[in-house]
Amino acid sequence: MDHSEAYTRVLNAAEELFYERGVQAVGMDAIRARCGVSLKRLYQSFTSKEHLVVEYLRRRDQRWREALMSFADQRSEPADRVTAVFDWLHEWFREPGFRGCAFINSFGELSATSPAVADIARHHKDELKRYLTALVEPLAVDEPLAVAEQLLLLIDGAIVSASITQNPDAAHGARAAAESLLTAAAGAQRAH
Amino acid sequence: MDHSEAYTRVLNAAEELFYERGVQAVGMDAIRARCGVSLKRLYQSFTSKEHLVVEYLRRRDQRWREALMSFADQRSEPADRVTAVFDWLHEWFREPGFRGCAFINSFGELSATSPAVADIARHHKDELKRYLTALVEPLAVDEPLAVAEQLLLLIDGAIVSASITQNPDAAHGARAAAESLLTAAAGAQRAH
DNA sequence: TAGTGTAGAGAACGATCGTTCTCGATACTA
DNA sequence: TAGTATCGAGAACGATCGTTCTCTACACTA
Repeated sequence: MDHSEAYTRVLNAAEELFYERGVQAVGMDAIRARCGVSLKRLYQSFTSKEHLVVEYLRRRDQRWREALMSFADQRSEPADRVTAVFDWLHEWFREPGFRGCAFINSFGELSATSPAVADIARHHKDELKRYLTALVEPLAVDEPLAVAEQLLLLIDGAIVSASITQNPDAAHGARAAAESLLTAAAGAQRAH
Repeated sequence: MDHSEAYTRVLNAAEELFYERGVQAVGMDAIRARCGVSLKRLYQSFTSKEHLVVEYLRRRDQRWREALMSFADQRSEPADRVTAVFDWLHEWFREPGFRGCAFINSFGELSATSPAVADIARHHKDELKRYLTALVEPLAVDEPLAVAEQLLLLIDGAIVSASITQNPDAAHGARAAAESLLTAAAGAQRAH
């Protein structure tokens, strides 16, 4: 097992455990046990638990947004791409281990203690907003940024609702609301 | 200082600290130092930290919903009461110590470890949904429950967004989106 | 005033955590 | 084969946590 494989295995175990139980509820020894990498090697790859947490969130941010984008970008019709976001959410909510948004959860748990974690959560939501804006722009609505921000509210609300109520159907309500908002925004544009 | 005053002072200190820093980041000794009640008396009122956490969330649930309801119910026009919810959110977001929703935060931090905490978070969101449904019902929309659920998505999304971005204006976008949803829902009703 | 009970301050206890260190085994080099 | 470097297992360390206990001081009763 070379250095880079150890690195990946640690990060995989950390992601599973941190996401499932929360960061502070998981000790470094639990991560070592899950991935079979010794503590010595673990601390050669990650200088501290905080470092590992940061890398966990960074990689998850990348992967999460890429999965969403590659799903939505398959739709050829621009309007379909927005609703596809909520279809993707629904599939995510139905996954067995779904436990809400890693960034919302980590922010609530650690933002007061760790500015690095707070920054990553902000970055994640910012990038998501940027992507939504790009999705909305081709739709000829009046204020794409404002509409994208409203879509983001629906997305975060749906994630929170699905995780607390354990009901994936929050995605349906969010999708219906998004469609209402989009037709309202397109109507406002036409009225000019 | 009698028993009931000690109880209240402990609970006040616990709420301040838990909300500000998160539950696991606050030790019992920090609560004792903040409220000036000895550990012995503290453990006479609350048998364990978990007990204290549960009482903290219970009281906050009561107070939070009462504050919201007494604000919104002042409006005489039913349609105004819904938008008043978002005005109230905006005022809340602007308060100095605002750090998001105590229930979303606690759920993310503790739901995997403490079913009691998870239950309270669910109850809080359920009761809020019930209140929103009651607000929507007089508006002659087609499916009041579905609209209330969409409003709840906007509310939770706004709370998350305001806390992560540290920008209270998320309430404005949510309010605008809520108005769009309500007119769309009223329009659908009229179209029948 | 003597005796009883209660209170608070903080030490103590056992557990757990993040992190480092020790030690024995194993693999590679000359 | 002898010597060197590397590795994993897990003990060790210091800190912190939740919880309980000790001890002293003080208030109240007879």
